[in-house]
Amino acid sequence: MPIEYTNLEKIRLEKLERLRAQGIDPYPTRAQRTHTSSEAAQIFEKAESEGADTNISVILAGRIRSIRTMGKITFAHIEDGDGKIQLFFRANDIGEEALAFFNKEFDLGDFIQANGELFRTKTGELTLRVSAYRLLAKAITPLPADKEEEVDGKIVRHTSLSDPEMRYRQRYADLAINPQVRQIFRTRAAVVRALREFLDRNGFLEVETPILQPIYGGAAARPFTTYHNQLKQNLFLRISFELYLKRLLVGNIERVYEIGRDFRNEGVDRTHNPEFTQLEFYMAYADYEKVMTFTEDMVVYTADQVLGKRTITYQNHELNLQPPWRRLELHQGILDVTGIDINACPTAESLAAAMQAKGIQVEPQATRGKLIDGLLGDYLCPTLIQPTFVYNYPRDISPLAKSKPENPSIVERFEGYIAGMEMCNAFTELNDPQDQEARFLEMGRDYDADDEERHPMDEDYLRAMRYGMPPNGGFGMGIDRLTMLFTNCPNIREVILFPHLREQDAEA
RNA sequence: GGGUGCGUAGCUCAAUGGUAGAGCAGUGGCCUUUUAAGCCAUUGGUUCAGGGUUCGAGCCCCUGCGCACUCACCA
Repeated sequence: MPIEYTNLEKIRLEKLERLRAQGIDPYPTRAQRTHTSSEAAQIFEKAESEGADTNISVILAGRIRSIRTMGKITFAHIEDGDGKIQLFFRANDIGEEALAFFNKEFDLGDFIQANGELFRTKTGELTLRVSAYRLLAKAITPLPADKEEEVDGKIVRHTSLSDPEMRYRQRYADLAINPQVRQIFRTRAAVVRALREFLDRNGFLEVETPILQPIYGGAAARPFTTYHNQLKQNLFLRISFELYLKRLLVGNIERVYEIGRDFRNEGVDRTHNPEFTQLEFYMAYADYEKVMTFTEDMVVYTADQVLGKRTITYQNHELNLQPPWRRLELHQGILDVTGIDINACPTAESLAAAMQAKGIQVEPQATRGKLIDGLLGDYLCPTLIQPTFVYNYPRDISPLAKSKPENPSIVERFEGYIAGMEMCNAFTELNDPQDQEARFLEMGRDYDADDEERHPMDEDYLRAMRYGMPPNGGFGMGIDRLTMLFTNCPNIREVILFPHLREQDAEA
């Protein structure tokens, strides 16, 4: 199908053709730049403060973001990776012809290279007095009109690209005109860098494990399925890294982590994207108590590195990450918010009855664990604004976690909540192969043979465990959600460059 | 999957069932240190798609598509 150009694009295509007719390549192969905008500002201000010669020649390059023509002079702002800087074109400097050429053929969005000397205008703005310029890349499609002014030091946006659908579908345009969006992804990168640093310094080995897996596991989620043609093999996109990383503990790698993508074939909402970035680590000889304090240290380290402080403003909340975080036993937390004592309800039937007595709707065939999980999600979660570890979970919703020695129906598991969001999930890992096999079998009984959530038995994982797995603590955390906290974003899509969107109907 | 809302110019948005408009961007003109530069003139529309009601639909009805919020689902 041929491209249908808008009127605005057709005008720019005409400019492009005129350039070519004059022998000017609108997309030259080489570019030159001596300074970025902020580097230029630095050397100029340094010269100013030292009383040195400020007639500094530089070559700048960037995208044209504004043009103001005033007869025989023209002002423009270009934006590069560091920021914006003003260009000043004057007929006296470059000749009337070169000025007219710029005014006629250059548009907002074009990339330009400009030589000249730095100076300050009457209003004090650092500016490049252009002596020569060159087109680096012509923009055919206009970026959304976008103007801003400074009022009392605050940037006021007048119009901008704000439709979320277009922002996500055309993230390049969003990034090009919304600097605060670029900042989100710098922060995201800084978060990942800090986590890596922290784990590396603590003796962890970073690894990569299969994304395409013949058997999926390690979490309760529906997988995406795919197929290898030559091997004639069904494969799943991983839903967690857990079972592979723990095999590495069997292989005498005592501290191991992976940062990567998980895929879950489930609902999409403000805290769920079908593919998301997960950090998992496993630490030999640690239990969940130790993992809790380690988690606090890791998150605080990240906050120190990325934000330089340990308090976060998130939506309407002031969050304090300073350890120790609140520790709340799941049983106590549910009792506090619902008045239901889950310990007094040892069966699904008795718990369902207690819930119904409180006017809580109960899904008919839910297991006791699922009922408890429901109470946690619906009633306890929303109250957990400041960082809180909820600990000690029912065994039947935690098949990979180790039971408490004194109470086999409870496992040593915790989840970390901040701002009502589940941030992480961790436990003292089960390392008894016979218990693990029993758990897999137990879990299998809760599902019909064709239930999509039914998990296949991972025999190889059991075999690995039979070779001996050191006692260890394991941990998983959603990097996207952590980034939401650090960037004050209410929606996971804001922190994912290309979030999943429904396919637009391609020629129905 | 359910509910609610939204979809109009390149962007942001208006428009009692009665001639589809504004700001920015664009185009032409004036203007040699501007700051959302200003002034004058001007171009630009399959009103998401398809059906229906009506003398007449951007607006009312139906279907579909997409997005947002929300509920459900999500060890």
